Amino acid sequence: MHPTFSEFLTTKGQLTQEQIEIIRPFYSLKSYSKGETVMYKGSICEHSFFVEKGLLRFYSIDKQGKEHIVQFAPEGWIISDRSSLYFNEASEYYIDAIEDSVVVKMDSKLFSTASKMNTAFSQMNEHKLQKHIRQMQQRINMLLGANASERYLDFMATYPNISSRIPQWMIASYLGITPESLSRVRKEIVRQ
Amino acid sequence: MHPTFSEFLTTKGQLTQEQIEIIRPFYSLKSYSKGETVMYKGSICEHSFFVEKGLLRFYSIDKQGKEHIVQFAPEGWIISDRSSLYFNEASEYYIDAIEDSVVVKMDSKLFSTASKMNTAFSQMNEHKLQKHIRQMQQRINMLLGANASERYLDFMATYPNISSRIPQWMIASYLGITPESLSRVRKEIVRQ
DNA sequence: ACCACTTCTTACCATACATCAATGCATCTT
DNA sequence: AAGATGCATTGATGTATGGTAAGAAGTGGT
Repeated sequence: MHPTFSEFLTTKGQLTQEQIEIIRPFYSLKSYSKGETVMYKGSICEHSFFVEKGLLRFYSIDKQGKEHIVQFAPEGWIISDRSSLYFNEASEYYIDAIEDSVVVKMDSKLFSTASKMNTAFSQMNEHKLQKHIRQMQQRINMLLGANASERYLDFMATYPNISSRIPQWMIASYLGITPESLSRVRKEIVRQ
Repeated sequence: MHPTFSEFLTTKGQLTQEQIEIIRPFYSLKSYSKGETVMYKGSICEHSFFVEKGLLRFYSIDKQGKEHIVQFAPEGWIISDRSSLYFNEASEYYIDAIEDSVVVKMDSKLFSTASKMNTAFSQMNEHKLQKHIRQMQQRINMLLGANASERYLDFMATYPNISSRIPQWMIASYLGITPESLSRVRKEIVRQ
């Protein structure tokens, strides 16, 4: 199901062994324990993180100190602050580990180098980018149009495999509601 | 301030006259009158639209028939459904003209051809894409964290030049609140 | 100039969700 | 085993925003 990093390079990116050798200096394996922060607000994001094992979250904290989860990243996903990475700006977001996780920390040179060498890799990248855009657009649309219960059902449909690994208060944060409201919504859904 | 389409090609995209000749078959000028629909839900988006004059909006309609405006596009902006364009899927969105508008209807071949010929054009494109992503991420963050009044003030700060050209019920739709609520919010802000 | 239509505002009430506080229930710590 | 900690649930109450309806003000068509 989830590609490993090696499969990501060879199968999805179609890199040859020689090409992989070339980009070898641009990535390294890292472990994070549950709750540990991978990237801090205020820092400039210089890496993308491929999740080999575990689960990360990407979130902001508003002036009232409330967390808002923008995205989850389970095995096989890549997470980063694209804006901070591209524009060299301080990030507004945090990334941390929901579970003990193993990630591949990739320098942006990995992408530029591999994309130059290999068209398939470049196309895969474009594909991922477009999927990201589509997902964000759907998210905006849902936040504009759906109520708490609709959002929850949509979330469960979209992430059936990982929802059980995420504490409910984080799901609530992703949906833009309080944990209490989520609890009531769940209760109401079960009742039917 | 706003680049014309010609400036977009020559100044921002740095295309030569010869290169512009080559992509000439891939665009055409179109006029739309106020209220006219440029792209329908259910159609596959095959074009991007550069706004030469006027103002467009990009929106969805939910099951209850309510409109949700995802994006505005005044002069100098490009609007399209990137997902539908890239994945060749039926679009979930509509585009229509808020004012009488003149737009350049661009075939996707314009971008692929120009990007191949000219690195600067390709980079400008990438830059636009990244800005789009950043804006969507901020939007998600705001919908998760800010109340009606904060959203309105943010909108006014972000689009000071065009806000007077947009009916308030559309601004409300963009903010994810009702026109009545927006009216109350405005009243409250003035009172202070 | 008139009428129809849309937009904006205001008032009143309804409702969804938030907040606060108490309790239950695991899991972890020692 | 006992206490501490973190998370989920529940009830009581508060608040922001929605819904409905009416009127005012502006806009457009003929």
